[in-house]
Amino acid sequence: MARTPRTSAEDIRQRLATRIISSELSPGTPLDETALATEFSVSRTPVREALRLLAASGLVQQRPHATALVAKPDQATLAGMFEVMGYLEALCASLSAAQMSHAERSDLQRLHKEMAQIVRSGDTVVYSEANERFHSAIYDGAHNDYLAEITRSTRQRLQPFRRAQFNTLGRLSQSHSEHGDVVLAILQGDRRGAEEAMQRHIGIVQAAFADLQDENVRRGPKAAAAKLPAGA
Amino acid sequence: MARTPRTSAEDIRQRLATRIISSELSPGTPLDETALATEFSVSRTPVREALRLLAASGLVQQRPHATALVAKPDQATLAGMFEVMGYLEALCASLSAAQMSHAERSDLQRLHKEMAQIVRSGDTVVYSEANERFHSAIYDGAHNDYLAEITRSTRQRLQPFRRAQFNTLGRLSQSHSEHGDVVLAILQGDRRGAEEAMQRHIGIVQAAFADLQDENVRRGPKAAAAKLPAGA
DNA sequence: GATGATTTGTACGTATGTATA
DNA sequence: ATATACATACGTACAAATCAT
Repeated sequence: MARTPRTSAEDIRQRLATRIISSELSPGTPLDETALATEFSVSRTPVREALRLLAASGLVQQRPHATALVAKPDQATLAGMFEVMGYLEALCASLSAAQMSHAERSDLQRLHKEMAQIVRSGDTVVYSEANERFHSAIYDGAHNDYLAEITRSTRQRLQPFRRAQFNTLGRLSQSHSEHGDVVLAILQGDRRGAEEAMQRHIGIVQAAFADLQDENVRRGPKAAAAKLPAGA
Repeated sequence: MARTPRTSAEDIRQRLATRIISSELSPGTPLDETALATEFSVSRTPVREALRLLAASGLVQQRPHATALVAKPDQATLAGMFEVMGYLEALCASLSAAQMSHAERSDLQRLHKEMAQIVRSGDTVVYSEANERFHSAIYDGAHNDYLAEITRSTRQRLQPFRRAQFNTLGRLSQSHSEHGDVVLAILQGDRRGAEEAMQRHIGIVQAAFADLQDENVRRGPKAAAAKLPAGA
């Protein structure tokens, strides 16, 4: 499935990306080239190339002659990125409603039904994984590779800031219910409806995020990017 | 103004990007690391890093152990990118209508009036430059750095395929007239109006592009990405 | 503010893989 | 298909700049 990396630079890029996305490496963590090189048992050269790629995709921040850091966008930047993600996801949903093939529509419907089972089981980890596939199916359904690419990239960059996604059973079933609105509109070919349903679904994230910002203002900016709620 | 590059890798990246965007290097051109290194009087190392960055931003295509090429997206990919650019620009216009400051609105209005003069002069090069500033002002007016970044990036990647932008005086004054609709809506705070006016403006590009695709189907795919018309 | 220790930036050589005859 | 030529991937060494002290 996943194309095996043929260069160690690409291999390292993927491994570091995984660590950042999974928050094993938290925002602001310094990424020492020499240390990473010894850890991965390679020279600094492929590590440097991996860091360059990660910087280009926004997962790490780099300044000339300074140690690279895991990206730590400020609150305003994060808010803007969440807003854009809402628009992009809504656009994908709208285009999916118009352009999905029969097979894609039934696949989406089947996935949605499977997720109902998962909600009943209450397994948040499994739901999270299925949720990624659900959104990914809608990116692909828009039949526009570039749109899918930038939407995925945006989602990936925001991943470290959407950790405690489905911490409560209530949020789990609420998420599934919101998905239902999106699926229905897409199956009916209702572009506007799909767009609005997805925007509402993603909007939950933005709202939760906005709440947290207020909290931080009151409590001081210390625990800022620490444990963001959210849930798309 | 423009931050001076502090590393030769960054310097080379910018120089190569300029050449690609200006079509001095046409899509499909091989980028030999050794040749570039000798040309820029540096070792292959910074050249390699520059190429990696350009690959990440989509301006060049890279495969392991193979020579990098100036990016040459196929027709379907290009069509998708133009479509996304339309949505992004329209979104920027909509947000600008809602959020531009007084200063930004009057700056936009002033720029638009200056462009009327340029149209009368018929100088397509000067108009092209002003046009970039016009669109850039609307990206910034949305007050969302991430949105501005991905919109600019998309526009940049498409630049090599929008060469003969304002080749005719007619297109020049038509473009200015379309800008007028956008400006009016933004000044009035009419989000929907601004969005639609911008979508129409960008739509001209898509239409011209679609026409060319048909042409290529009839004439054979040879001269495909050769001399695209368009004009945003 | 100056200086030393540490880290990044660049050069160059070798190994490995690709592309063409 | 095999082999040869050639470009890229990686390792190592040194230069330059940053940051702590």
